[in-house]
Amino acid sequence: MRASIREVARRAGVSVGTVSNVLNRPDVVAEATRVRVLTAIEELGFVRNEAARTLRQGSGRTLGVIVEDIANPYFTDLARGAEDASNTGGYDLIWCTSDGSPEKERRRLDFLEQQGVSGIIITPVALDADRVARLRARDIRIALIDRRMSGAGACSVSVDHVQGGRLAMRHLIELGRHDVAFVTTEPEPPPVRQRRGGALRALSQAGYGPEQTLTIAEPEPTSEAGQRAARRLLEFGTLPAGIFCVNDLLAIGLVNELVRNGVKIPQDVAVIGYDDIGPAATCVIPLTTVRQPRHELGATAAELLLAGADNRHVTLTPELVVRESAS
Amino acid sequence: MRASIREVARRAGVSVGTVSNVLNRPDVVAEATRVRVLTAIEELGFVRNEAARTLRQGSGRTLGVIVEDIANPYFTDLARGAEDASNTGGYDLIWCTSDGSPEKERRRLDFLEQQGVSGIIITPVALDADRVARLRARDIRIALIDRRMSGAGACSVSVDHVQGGRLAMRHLIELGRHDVAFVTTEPEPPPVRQRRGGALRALSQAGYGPEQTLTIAEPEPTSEAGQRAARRLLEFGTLPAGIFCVNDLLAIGLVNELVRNGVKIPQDVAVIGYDDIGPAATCVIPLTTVRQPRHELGATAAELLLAGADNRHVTLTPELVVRESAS
DNA sequence: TCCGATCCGTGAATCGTTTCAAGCTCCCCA
DNA sequence: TGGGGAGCTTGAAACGATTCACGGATCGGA
Repeated sequence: MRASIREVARRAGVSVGTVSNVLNRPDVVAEATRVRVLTAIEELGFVRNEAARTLRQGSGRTLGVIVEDIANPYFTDLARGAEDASNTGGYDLIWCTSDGSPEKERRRLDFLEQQGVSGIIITPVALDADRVARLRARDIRIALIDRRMSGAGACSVSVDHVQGGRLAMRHLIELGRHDVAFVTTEPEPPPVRQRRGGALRALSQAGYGPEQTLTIAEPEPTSEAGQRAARRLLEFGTLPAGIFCVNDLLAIGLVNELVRNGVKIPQDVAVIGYDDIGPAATCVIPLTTVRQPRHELGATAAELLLAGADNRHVTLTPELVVRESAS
Repeated sequence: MRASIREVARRAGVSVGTVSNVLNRPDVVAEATRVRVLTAIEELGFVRNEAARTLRQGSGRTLGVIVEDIANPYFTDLARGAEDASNTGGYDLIWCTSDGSPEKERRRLDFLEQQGVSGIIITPVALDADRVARLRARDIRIALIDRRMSGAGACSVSVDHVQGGRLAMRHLIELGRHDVAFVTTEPEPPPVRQRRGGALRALSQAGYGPEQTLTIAEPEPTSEAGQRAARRLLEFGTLPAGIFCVNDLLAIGLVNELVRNGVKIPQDVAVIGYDDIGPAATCVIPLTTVRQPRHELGATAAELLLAGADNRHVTLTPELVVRESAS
């Protein structure tokens, strides 16, 4: 039903090997022959069967990415960066979601392994060194986002979260808002802990002790959780002078709920987020935040995989973006 | 490097055919043999090579979905519905984005065709009957979202947008807000035109002519565009009593910008959106909107594909969700 | 005229799985 | 005792692209 390389060969009056050469190493084929073959391909509407190619070659022209939450623009930007870099390198990218579930993560890894991808970019949930080693043994390269793993052969790309947290907190301190609340998640993944760590360090370097800070933890980093956090803060009676949310979704939900309750931002309380996702700029009170180079994060990961690197680590730098919510 | 069915067979002391049977028709294999084979699989960490399976079978255990904009929650919910239904049916789903570009759409279709998927779910941008026919000739089934195409063999699933538009407008009329502005896109894809058509019909049925309405068109249905639309409305000097945005992202951007300029919603102006994406419930002024059964939309499409249907059409029903922005 | 080099094209072997006709054992029943 | 199922297993032939050792043609130079 679908035309194979054999029919193309017959139509062009050449052997299958020659058709394959036209497809893969056009330079070794004589001009006239090449044209004939290309014409036949065109006429038959021939499309290469990737399954056959992958079977023969051991692995395909494909990378995979597994992100935690497709509803968070942070991850979609990341994946898009990976996709752009893959395409540039002549590869395609398969998107998958783990939804933060170890079980789903495992299933997606199985899927990508079965598909014969040649590399996987992942924001790991429960991935351990054993599984990485197994994948590496099957010649599937791994690039971790925001998580290091030594010795297993994986590459990784992270952002300097300690520095990011410090940038955010310094800004609040400069505004005279050292009486601060943190809105974070529980459990707290390593990158988030680092952000808060950097912020606390900035506080103590400025001479303020951690006893003056308040921490509110929600189970998920979503805007619904931000809303809930705002309500909890309002119940306390007195608001802190500044609030540092460990991501923008939390911050946006929180700001919306505060505004709805008549709180003036940034006059009554300054709010700062983290990520600089698209909506941060268009919400009611444009959000001061720490930009992560998300696109570059994904692109770098893909480039490491395409370059066949092992055990390489790259760190990118975050950047403060000042808007209305803390200024 | 990676264990093949042959090594499993050797280790278990059976033939490759038997291993394949254990994998695909466990019931025909004797208990003892099956256990032996499963043990060998376990010990070797055997993972099925999908490329070989796909090659042999002609098409794989995989469906593909191509959506327009991965940053719009509408599409991610849709894709998730498709994924859930696929998994339930024992299939995996490959996510792709066309970004609304005909060129990218073509490339993604090529990709999925090469991968040997057995069906494709798509919100079409430039897909025409020819391409559908070609895919069908290769035994790849197609399910269109929100677009009908007759005769080419494609299935489709839509929501009754005329009805949705009518629901929205009737609600505004009941609130006494028949002096209305539409915020839409230019060009206007068919589903959007239908929404506006339904709304206009509701207006005229209530005795109000279209000459009383104002239409603002933006190139894209994003929250940035909604912001711009709000600014254009504010420049007019007088606001209409109601605003109907053809999707929630537009509505959210518009509401934010209006609120920032001191406009009271819903007192000064009632705003209604369309889609009921997640953020609609958590934004500053919770949004009255028309809910589309997005998850069901994607799931139904996947189910049609898995059932091997051709030329089938399913229509789902939208639902009014009343929140603060128009009440 | 002959040799070697260069340029192109050939065709069979290969990748790992599924499929299916055929064979092998056992056991039951006539 | 033999015939015939039933129940399991086997082994070889596909699927379609890539690879590579090999061979034929052509050309320049001696």
